[in-house]
Amino acid sequence: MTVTLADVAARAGVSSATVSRVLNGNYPVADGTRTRVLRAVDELQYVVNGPASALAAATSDLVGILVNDVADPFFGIVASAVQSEMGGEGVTGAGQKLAVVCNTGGSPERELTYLTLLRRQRAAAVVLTGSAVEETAHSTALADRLRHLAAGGTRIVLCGRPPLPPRSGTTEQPPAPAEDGVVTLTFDNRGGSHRLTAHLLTLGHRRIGYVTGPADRSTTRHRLEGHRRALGEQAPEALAEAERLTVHGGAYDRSAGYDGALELLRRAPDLTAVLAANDTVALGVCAALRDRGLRIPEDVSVGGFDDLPFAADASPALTTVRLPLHEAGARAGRLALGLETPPPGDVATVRADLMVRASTAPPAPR
Amino acid sequence: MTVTLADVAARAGVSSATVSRVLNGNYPVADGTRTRVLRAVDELQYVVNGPASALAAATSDLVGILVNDVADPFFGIVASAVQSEMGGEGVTGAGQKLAVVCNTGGSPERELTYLTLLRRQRAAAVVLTGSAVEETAHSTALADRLRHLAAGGTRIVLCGRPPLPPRSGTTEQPPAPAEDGVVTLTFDNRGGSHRLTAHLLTLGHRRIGYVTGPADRSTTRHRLEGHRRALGEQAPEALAEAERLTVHGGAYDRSAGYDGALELLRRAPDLTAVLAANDTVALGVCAALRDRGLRIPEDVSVGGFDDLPFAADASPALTTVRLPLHEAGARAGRLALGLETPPPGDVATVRADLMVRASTAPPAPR
DNA sequence: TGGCGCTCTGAAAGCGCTTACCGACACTCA
DNA sequence: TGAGTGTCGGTAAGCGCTTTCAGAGCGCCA
Repeated sequence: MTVTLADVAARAGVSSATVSRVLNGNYPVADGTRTRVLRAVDELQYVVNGPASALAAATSDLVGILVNDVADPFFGIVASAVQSEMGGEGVTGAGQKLAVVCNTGGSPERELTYLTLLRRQRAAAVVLTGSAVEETAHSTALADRLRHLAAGGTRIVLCGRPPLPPRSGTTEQPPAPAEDGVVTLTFDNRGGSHRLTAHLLTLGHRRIGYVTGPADRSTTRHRLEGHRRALGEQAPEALAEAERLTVHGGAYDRSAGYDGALELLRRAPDLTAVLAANDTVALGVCAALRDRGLRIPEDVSVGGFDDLPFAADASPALTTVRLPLHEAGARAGRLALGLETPPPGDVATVRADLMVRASTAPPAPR
Repeated sequence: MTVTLADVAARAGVSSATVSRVLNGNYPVADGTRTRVLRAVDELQYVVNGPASALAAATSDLVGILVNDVADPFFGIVASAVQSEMGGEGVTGAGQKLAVVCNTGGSPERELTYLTLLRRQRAAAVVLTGSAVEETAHSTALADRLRHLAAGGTRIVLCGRPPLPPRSGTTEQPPAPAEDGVVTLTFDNRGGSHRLTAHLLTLGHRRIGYVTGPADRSTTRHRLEGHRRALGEQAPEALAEAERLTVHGGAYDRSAGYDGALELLRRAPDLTAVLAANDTVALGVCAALRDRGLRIPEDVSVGGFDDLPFAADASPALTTVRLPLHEAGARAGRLALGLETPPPGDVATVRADLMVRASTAPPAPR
């Protein structure tokens, strides 16, 4: 029914092995032969049978990208950056990967499910993005699954996630980073957050509210840690209050920011700055402050995180911590394809730079 | 290396045929045997080899979902609804589909590329969402490709798209809907738009601005048609002005709405209502109006389209046309899986209901 | 009790590709 | 000129499943 390799071979007057070699381009083939084969491919409108190819080669063209929330621009940027690296040298030719995004909705179970499904498909690689759930049972289950996948030949790249916890079961293991083929690109959340808070402290702020992301996410914890460390270093007296000035947002969304800011204002009407889990949350914070009649940055400074495209366009333009999402995604894509050599120890930390814009200013004099 | 069917069979003391039958559940197997097999599967942590299975069965577990823009909530809702129908009866068991979303970025070429890639993977089905590009060369190429896929056994569902144009090449064909296995769920864009405009006219509005979506999209045209038809019916005198009061937005985004509204205000400072291509655009329209010091709905009424979640939460709550996205997506998913029988003629129109909320009111008396 | 039908299971033939292995041929170099 | 070397192409053995076909076992009725 459908055209097969053999049909193409017959038409081109060669063996199917030769056709395969032309298509995969990993073996010397005389120019004349190649041309003839390609013409036959074209004339017959041949399209490789992916499953057959995957079965024989023990790996498919699929690359999975796991995201928490497909609607969040953070993931959109990373995912499209990964995809942009997948383009092969033409559609009929082999080597073209199918990058598919799998939306976990932040659910650990769905994450595991997708991983199994991708393993079943013998995916060439999977890129996991976004914050990891901290709950231990899940994270070790996840780590095991990932190592299992890696052992089966699937390349694993963690992008914007903390490195895997050490292998379970072997608790005796020294703190060796376990060369298990899982590559990690982790953002410097602690450092970025530290710099942002330090910036506020330097401006003179002492009462700084913080609306975090979901409490069970690694990212939330890391950003909070950076914040607290900066406080401890530059304003130990403010540290004492930090707990009270921290509100845990239930999600990385606008309304978490809005509600969080209102709650902060209730607890400490005299705060002079608010930091948000990320830019989206920061937007909500700004809205709430404005609704309370506060001006930004004259009355209250606001800081975000991520530097999503809208941060620079917001009014006032948002001071935030820039995460090079596109760059990191592209690198993750190349790593997934094996086009780039993994960093030493298989872990690289991606820098997080402070972007000072209009939403932060010295606190108003009392 | 990895566990195969034969390993499971050996462990359970049966043949691999039996294991396959247990896993696929499409053949009588004695209870005792089934239990033994399932235990073996469990003990060995067996995971089906998807490619092998796909090769033998001539169809894979993959279901593709093509979306214009993964970051647009419209597509997010549809895609997750489709996915929600995919859940099989367990991960190791067969029948669990892998629903993957492919982000075309609205580009016809990428759409075609993804279709080829999905064909290569012998996808079980593909769901295409969102507006179609109207450019003829592409749309017939697309139609051919889709019919090709359908002929190859892949189920095709168009969700929120117009039906395919008639088969190319056979121009002689009578207007028969061509039973080619491509199922379409199309939104009643014309009707919805008609109702919305009629609502404004009934309120007394006569100068109604319109910020459309990208000009080359079917959805844009259909919504505009409904709008014009309502004008023609209830206010022929307003129709004459319609052209001047229409601004073509370059995208379905906020800034298109913002810019569009400013342009409209320039052309007709006395307009009393503005309709937007969709809710996102409407948000931009509202922002622009407010920035010009106009109150909604006292000075200007605003209408959206789609009824995305934020429409009801906006202030003022947005009058809009509700598209049952989740419902349509779920149905598309079932259709893709063959769980639901296609509508007669393979085309169903999904209703679009008017949702009157706070953003529309009678025009201020002169 | 023999024959029939029913339920369950096994043997084996592919599905369409990749790739190890080998042979053919054309050179080059001594 | 014959061995050595390198380039190219064919042969055929799988990859791990699904599924057809046939057969085994068994209860039942006549």
